[in-house]
Amino acid sequence: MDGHGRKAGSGRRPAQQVARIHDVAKLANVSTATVSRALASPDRVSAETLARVLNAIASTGYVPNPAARSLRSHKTGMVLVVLPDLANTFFSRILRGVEETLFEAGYGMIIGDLDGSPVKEAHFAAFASAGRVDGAILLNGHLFGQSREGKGMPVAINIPLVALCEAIPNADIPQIEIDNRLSAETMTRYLASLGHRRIAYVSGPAGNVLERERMRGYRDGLEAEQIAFDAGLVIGGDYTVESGVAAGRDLLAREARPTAVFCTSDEMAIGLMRTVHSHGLRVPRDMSVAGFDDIEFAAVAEPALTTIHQPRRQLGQAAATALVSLLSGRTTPRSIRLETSLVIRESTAPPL
Amino acid sequence: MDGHGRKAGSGRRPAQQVARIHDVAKLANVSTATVSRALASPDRVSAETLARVLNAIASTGYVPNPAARSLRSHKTGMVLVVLPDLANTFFSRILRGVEETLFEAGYGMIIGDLDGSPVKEAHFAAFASAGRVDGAILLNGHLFGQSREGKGMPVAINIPLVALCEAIPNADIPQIEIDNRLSAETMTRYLASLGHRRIAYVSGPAGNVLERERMRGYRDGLEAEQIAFDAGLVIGGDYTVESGVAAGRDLLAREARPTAVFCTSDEMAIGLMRTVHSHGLRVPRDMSVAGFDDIEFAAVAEPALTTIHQPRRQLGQAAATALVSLLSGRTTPRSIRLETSLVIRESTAPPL
DNA sequence: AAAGTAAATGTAATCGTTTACATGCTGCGT
DNA sequence: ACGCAGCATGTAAACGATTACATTTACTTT
Repeated sequence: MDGHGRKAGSGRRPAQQVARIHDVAKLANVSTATVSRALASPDRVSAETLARVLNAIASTGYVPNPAARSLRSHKTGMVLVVLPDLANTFFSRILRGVEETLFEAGYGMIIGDLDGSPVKEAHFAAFASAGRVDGAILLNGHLFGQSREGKGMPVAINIPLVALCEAIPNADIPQIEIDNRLSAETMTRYLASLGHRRIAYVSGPAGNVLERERMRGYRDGLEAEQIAFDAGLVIGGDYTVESGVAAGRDLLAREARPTAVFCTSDEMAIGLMRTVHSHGLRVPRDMSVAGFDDIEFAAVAEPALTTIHQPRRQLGQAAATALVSLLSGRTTPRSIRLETSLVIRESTAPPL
Repeated sequence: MDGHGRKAGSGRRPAQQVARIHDVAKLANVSTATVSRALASPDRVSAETLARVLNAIASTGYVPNPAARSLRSHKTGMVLVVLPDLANTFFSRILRGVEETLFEAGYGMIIGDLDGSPVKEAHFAAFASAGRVDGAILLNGHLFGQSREGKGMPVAINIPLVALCEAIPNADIPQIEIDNRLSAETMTRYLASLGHRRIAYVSGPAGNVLERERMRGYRDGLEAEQIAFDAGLVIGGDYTVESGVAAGRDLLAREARPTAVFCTSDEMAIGLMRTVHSHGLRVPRDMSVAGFDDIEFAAVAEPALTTIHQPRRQLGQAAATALVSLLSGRTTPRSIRLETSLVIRESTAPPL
């Protein structure tokens, strides 16, 4: 036996007891089942009873116990959002879109920051399959237990999943993303339309889905503009400012410099512009620079950065909406693509 | 009676059953109590039994049901982090520090983005008091139910709370923060030491705790350098880029311009520099500009921004550590202040 | 050798809901 | 009138763990 009674007399609990469904039932002169029904489906109880129950709830200050509810109903009202790097400014807007929509639908948001650690990944996979959340949104480009390249057996997770931003190949779950390929082609052709023929490309990490698509778009663009692809103009990067700085150094050390550089992230573009300036050259006079993402600081960079705008908040909202549909037993399209736009600012101009 | 049995025969459940503690107990030939103990306190069971239980757990793939555990033990393993704006880049690093530490301690992180909405605030207060989390970290500068100014009766929350970044006046909870006043004084005196006598100040939102402290520090600094305080050199801002732009316009329209501007956020400093440049002036030649926070883009701004560095990740870690202490029944200092540092970059120089 | 103590384990109550099934009641069709 | 559908409500069995207390066993201690 547990021993400690719940009545006030025991004096073991700190202060006032929280009301339980039983107290409400007693006060309203109904059974606990009726109280439960009054809350879950008000139209299943008579108007008169409903009023009595609601009154009793108000006067007791009753709040249902989430653990008990969850134990019985197998619902948690929680969603896990897995992302590779919480400190990356690119994600915060997206998260906000996610949070907004989840909030409206009555769900709470749990963040799983991967931080490149397989340990954390395994932890969140276990977390999700232990039933601590009703669904999950994956921003990391692969299923639990799989590598980025889709290698390995994915851990079987029994809850609805949605992929956001980075499509997950071969996964039969809704994918919310932009058309990376088309966007990259658009930017490439825009640079070509200014008159550039030597357009360098600063890539994302090798193997990344986004990178693969953007590279395709870059090549599509070159082809459309009848510019020969030159592997020497492709510089490795990883979307960080530092890799942009490094790419800039690489480029400036060459005898035949490109006249324009397409960086596949704004952070790299900003880093690269920094390097260009510190070598005494000017953007866009001596070199045009374009980015991708349209993060907050793209508009206030010096010069303001020409880039591809991603509707980050809407991406988050769309993913959350898709997941909520799934959780409500409705269906949702297998693939949703949101429109990007080319934002022309000051960092690009015709070559000299 | 509930009706649907759990045995495979019923055929109602999708696929494989999850193992329960009872299954493990049966397989290991012990009682459920022993299994529970083996997990919670391995030293309370004999080595031999422990091995048998662990074996049984491994072969059944047993994972404890969080809802049941939580119902019985009143613990959720979750922490709520309340913050005013998830999209604000200043918070992401802090969140990362929080997440790291919580993760190591075995806690999950739930984000409550306030978004300036009292509805959301009330929701998260209810959320916290409903017992869905074991504790909370407050980045929003006030208790649930209170206004920023400390007006109003705070909602009684029965779980440990920690205040991060924005101290909460009159709240008897651990506060993790920096010395805003001293930091602002340091910056002000640095600018004075370069020879500036007309040092403008771009403020945060009126009523904000941070703002109050920084303003004090600014005045302390002026006084220490024997510069008279001039209310005309104080310009209202709200920490956003836009308000920095506006402050810049205000300043440039004046006949007697300050030679240096201390912006109390990096974002405002970046906005202000933009305005200065677009008026054909140069930073720091025509005007020195300093910021506060040392966000990522401070270092890559053009020119690189002189600012006050806040150890954001450590702030997050410290807050999480304090909360975890509380949750473990240990104590923690009432107030923790982390060191900031003056980071001198390119945006400040002696006046002409 | 009896008594007492400590360690290991078991028994079963309990956490607070939801919900399948039972029950009682009203009103309708025949 | 009778049976039957359908509504409103009640009864009580789950959900799956934790844990107070009981029990058994082995080992000291005097």
